[in-house]
Amino acid sequence: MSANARDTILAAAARLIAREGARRLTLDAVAAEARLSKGGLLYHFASKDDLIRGLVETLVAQFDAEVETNSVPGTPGAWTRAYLDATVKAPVPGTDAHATREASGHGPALGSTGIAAAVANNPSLLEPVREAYRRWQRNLESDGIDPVTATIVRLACDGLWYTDLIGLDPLPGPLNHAVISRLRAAATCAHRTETATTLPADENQPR
Amino acid sequence: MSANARDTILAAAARLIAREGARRLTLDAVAAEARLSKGGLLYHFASKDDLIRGLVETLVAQFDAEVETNSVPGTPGAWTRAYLDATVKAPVPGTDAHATREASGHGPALGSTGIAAAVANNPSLLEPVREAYRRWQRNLESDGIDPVTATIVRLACDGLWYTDLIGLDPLPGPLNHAVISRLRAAATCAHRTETATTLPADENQPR
DNA sequence: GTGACTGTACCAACCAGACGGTACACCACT
DNA sequence: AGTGGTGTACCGTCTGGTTGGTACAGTCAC
Repeated sequence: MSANARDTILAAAARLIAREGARRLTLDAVAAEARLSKGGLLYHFASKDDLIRGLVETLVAQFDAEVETNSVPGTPGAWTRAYLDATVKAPVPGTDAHATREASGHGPALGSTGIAAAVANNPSLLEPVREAYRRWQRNLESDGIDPVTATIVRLACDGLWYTDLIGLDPLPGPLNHAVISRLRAAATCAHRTETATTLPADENQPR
Repeated sequence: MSANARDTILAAAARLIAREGARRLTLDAVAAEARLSKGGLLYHFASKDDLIRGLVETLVAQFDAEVETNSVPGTPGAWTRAYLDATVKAPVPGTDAHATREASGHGPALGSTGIAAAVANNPSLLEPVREAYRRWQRNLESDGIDPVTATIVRLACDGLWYTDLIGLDPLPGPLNHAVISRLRAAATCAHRTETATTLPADENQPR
């Protein structure tokens, strides 16, 4: 068992949701997946809602931390680009990024699972997400670049999350790469002083 | 009771999900909302999955119809712009567009409710959505404009759906309008012949 | 036209299983 | 002996789905 039983349980819950859907997130199933009895599980999370709250809050906290890590303040659009990078790097269960995080001891890799669980069980548990988005939107709009461009980058990132959440086919690799490059370029050059800005595309710009 | 009992039931289910969340989508609750007994409900939809399948398929069909209506083929990017318009016009339960559709006899207004129900209950019911997205992505990539731009428009649209699905604050009206105008402009001017395209912004372009 | 029969629409009552949650015993370690 | 952590057993409720009907409109042979 890992140093932190809570993380073990959250990771088990995330795996379960990723594999079998939010419907199958039952206390019994989570306990089994985490190799724990239901009693043991309920010692760490007082209720099912509490467990989902843990998933959601961990997700938000991890995303915030990722943005923080990627952000190099100073240049306009830095926060927006960090937001983009954090989205792209988000560890979707079943991918390399997932396994990497899982193995590196930086907490469980959750992907969209917490969102799915909250939507399925109790939408009011999404309140931390709503609150985080208010904060993120504020940061995007005051990032030194055109707020419309920053918001489009955000929406496109949300689109990537949406794709993960409902299990759509991921974009083909080259297209995905080109899209990210384009968004990144847009968040670099969209000066807020202009009313009408252009979003230059530079598909092969290295990171 | 409306001419079509199935539509009545689907609308009731959508209202229920919008009001109380996908968790509350029980056969008893849907029956009560539709003023019907559970037996009567199960006469029209053989199972709960069948009901959710109805929600999902109706959603996809309505969206397709909306795109079809908005699309004026001929100019490059026409399909992409129609996709954008269909997203923006999608009747979210509880809004004007919702009530309008509901009253106009064009079938129930579903918003994201079918997606939420499928995510919550049985992700495999999302297969029609996945299939639709494959089709939509093909259309976007062969719309006579730069595929990267078209895909970004799609992702931003998905972001708007995501916002609806998890109940985030909608964008402030002016920003929302500016974002849509910008996306629309991008889907108008991004010629596919160029490797690197620009996305001119024209925030006050009338529709 | 009338009685036998059929198909559609709906309903009330019930059931078996799943699920969240509780109670409490147990055990290792300090 | 006490505390953190875990396991077992159980309970009440919820819920999807089944069963066995009712009501009634249509239709078709006679």
